[in-house]
Amino acid sequence: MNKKVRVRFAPSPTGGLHLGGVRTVLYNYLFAKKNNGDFLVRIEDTDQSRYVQGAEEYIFDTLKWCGLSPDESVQHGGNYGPYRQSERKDTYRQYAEQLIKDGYAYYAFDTPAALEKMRHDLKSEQNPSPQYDHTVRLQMHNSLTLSAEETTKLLADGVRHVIRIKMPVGETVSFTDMIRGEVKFDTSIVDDKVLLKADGMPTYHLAVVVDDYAMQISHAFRGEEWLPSAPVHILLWQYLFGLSNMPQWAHFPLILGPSGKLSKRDGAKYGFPVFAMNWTDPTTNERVEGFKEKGFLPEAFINYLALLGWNDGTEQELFSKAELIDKFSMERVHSAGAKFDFEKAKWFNHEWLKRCTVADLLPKVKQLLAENNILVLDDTLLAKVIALVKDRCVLLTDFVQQSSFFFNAPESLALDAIKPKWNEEKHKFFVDYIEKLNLENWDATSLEDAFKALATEKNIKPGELQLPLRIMLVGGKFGPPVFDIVAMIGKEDAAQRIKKALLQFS
RNA sequence: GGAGCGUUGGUCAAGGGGUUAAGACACCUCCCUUUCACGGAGGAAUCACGGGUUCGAUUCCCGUACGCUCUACCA
Repeated sequence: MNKKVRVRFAPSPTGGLHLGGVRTVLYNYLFAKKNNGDFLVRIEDTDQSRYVQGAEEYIFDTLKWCGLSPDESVQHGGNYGPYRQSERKDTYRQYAEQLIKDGYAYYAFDTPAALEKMRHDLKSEQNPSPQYDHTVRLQMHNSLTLSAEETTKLLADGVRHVIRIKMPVGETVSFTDMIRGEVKFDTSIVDDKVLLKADGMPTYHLAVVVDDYAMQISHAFRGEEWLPSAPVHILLWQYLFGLSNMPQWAHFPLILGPSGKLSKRDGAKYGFPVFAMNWTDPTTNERVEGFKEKGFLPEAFINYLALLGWNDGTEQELFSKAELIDKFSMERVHSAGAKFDFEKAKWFNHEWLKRCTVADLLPKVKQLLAENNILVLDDTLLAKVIALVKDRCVLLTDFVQQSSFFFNAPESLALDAIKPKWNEEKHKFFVDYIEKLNLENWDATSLEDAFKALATEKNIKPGELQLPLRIMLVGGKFGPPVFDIVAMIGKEDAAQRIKKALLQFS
């Protein structure tokens, strides 16, 4: 039985893709590629009430940005469609009926009110959330307690009903998780999960199993939050398709926020993104910032996410996608959750920015500047600026602050930093310095020499003049060495900025 | 409440019966830099607790504590 490796990612179109989701995709993708297998994406849209317009497209956009596009999906085609669960609706019912026929499931006609009553009546301190399980199913309104005739009649009358799995009592279900080893459950403690809803749609439990079978999935990977419902899925495999056809499982650890599980809210709360890309919920208009827009390189984003729960056992931290594919192994994925650290994420971005050549960066920075209303006409100049400024940028967006003043004079100057120590001598110095700008050799060193010579002549420490010069040219206390800036922006521009600044002192 | 999963510095983590318990981020100090960074050199800081097993446990076993997830006609 040498099945081809086929793994799937199954997002539900209910919102943006957050960190945990992207990492799940990433590990699925890496595993598939490592084993020359297929990576497919299917959409879990069986809960139409929660379907959000645009979410599906957003998911594919995110995958594309991350460089994790699937081999098969609604967007990419493939031979295992449909790739939307809602389009397979009829199949699920057949399997559910089959389970009933075989004695593994039953019809349940309980109204929502009846369910609520049951939960209310049974609720106690010892049992805060009563389940629909073997202890109560014989008191409920279902095909186990009704006669065959009654059941048939209700069905014929079109009474709303669901199909529930009949969990066996006192059996042990176990399976081998690729990350956690053998995991066991006592079937008595798991409830009779709904498999087919009253609207005819399957729940996730039925759908994963049927879909994974239909799509010939060889390895089923998902987040740790699914572990408790794994016994339902194992049993379904056993009843429907046989354990020998069941994929291998792995449950990934959770990604935690600063306090507990990472949630959508944490982004706004702690000032870092939790989604890969900007996401605006069309129903609430709530906007969540993405790593992309924050200025992350996809390579860095992927790299950090991969390391959050996995490493190759060496000291290496920087991995390209190709290296990740090469080195990845499911056995080295941790079983414990990891806390997301934005500072470390930024460090990865910085490292990847350093790995970029000026040519790599040029189009990105050019576009970024354009978005900030800075038009760059001269690519050669921009290339020089990028080379000069590159090391001090951690995020792509840092290039805006670090390089905009090369193209446009600063709009406001941080004068507070120099005003207290300002005096008439310094003012005169700069008036004269403008004249000294007529140099034969227009380069940073000559500029600096001329500057220092004049300072000495006027008996002022050059150090006390450099910060004012910087602020006149740049607007604030940042940027590359000040004479590099003068050299770059040219005589006219430099003179003009100094004059303009001098005006603000009088 | 129950079930499952987990627990090496503040964070990510390597290691796996005998080690000075790697490395990275963050933090602190110094150097470089008369801006802010980058970079360089150092520093502080860790095996949750209690029992076993053993000549020896951070490592293996059992408990306890704590954390997380699930406990929906959501995925």
